[in-house]
Amino acid sequence: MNDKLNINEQICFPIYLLAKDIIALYKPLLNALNLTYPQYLVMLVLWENETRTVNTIGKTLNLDSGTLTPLLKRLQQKELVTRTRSVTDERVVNISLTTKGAQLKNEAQCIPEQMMEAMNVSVEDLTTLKELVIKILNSKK
Amino acid sequence: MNDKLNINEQICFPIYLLAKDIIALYKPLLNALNLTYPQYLVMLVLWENETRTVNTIGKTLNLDSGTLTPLLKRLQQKELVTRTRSVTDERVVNISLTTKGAQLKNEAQCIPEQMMEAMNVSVEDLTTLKELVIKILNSKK
DNA sequence: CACAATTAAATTGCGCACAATTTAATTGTG
DNA sequence: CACAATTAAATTGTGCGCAATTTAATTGTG
Repeated sequence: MNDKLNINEQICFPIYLLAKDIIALYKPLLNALNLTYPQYLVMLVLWENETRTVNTIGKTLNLDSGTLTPLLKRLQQKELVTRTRSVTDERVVNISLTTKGAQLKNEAQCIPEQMMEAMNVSVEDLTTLKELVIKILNSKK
Repeated sequence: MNDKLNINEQICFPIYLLAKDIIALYKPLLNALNLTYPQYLVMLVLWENETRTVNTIGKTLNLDSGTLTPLLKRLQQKELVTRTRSVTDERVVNISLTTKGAQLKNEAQCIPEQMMEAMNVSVEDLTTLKELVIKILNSKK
């Protein structure tokens, strides 16, 4: 009895472990770019679209201003982005890539491939996993 | 081109999102027990075995003393555990459930079922996901 | 047996992550 | 047009999570 409260019966614990594991695998690759994983996610968003509002970035990455404001200030300190108040709506802050930030994309090109190698998993398993995870993410009401 | 650096092409990002999502789903359930998710994990370990060293808990949950020491102090403040130096080896700290900590298990019994409901996912999908995640976790060298 | 190497926790420091609140600007409604 | 409601960021506070270092105890080796 009480099986369901056994740590090995937990379904969510392995996902929590995997998420941490993945970030740990990213670490040495991202250290080379002087980025953390959440910072890398923000850069991915900006590499797709040079300027975004804090709000848009937050909606894309599921992060609130409490997380993003200090993170973006650190990216600004590294001279990868600029933060400027919108002229048309003073509440909005536009985040834009600097030249340096845009150029960093070149150094990031190899990361997806390196991660695949580091994870040591077949493309099939990873694809299945991704589809299943996205299905579950979307199944929320 | 540059598809691999597109945020929607990322395989790891959905896993990162899912892990956060799961913890968010746990939150209201764990609030009722006045526990955070990592604290809940530690309690799961102790409910299986009333006394464990910091080291053992850390190996089970993949957490180091930098995370566990303050977390365990908070559990101690809530009077759920005691922290005592081992007599046979003064380096070791034994973490034991208090009566209150042991009793909390009763209130936790309903959580796995409630989580299943909250996640709104079929048992089959969850089982497939878990097996795949564990396979990937084990595939590391 | 001395002493280097190892081990276990604790500590320090930094960066998320998020709840709750605050500040300021904009929008909607009577 | 005034003013309540809404929206966008920022701020405050708490709790991980982990790297790096420190402290103290134990073990291994010459």
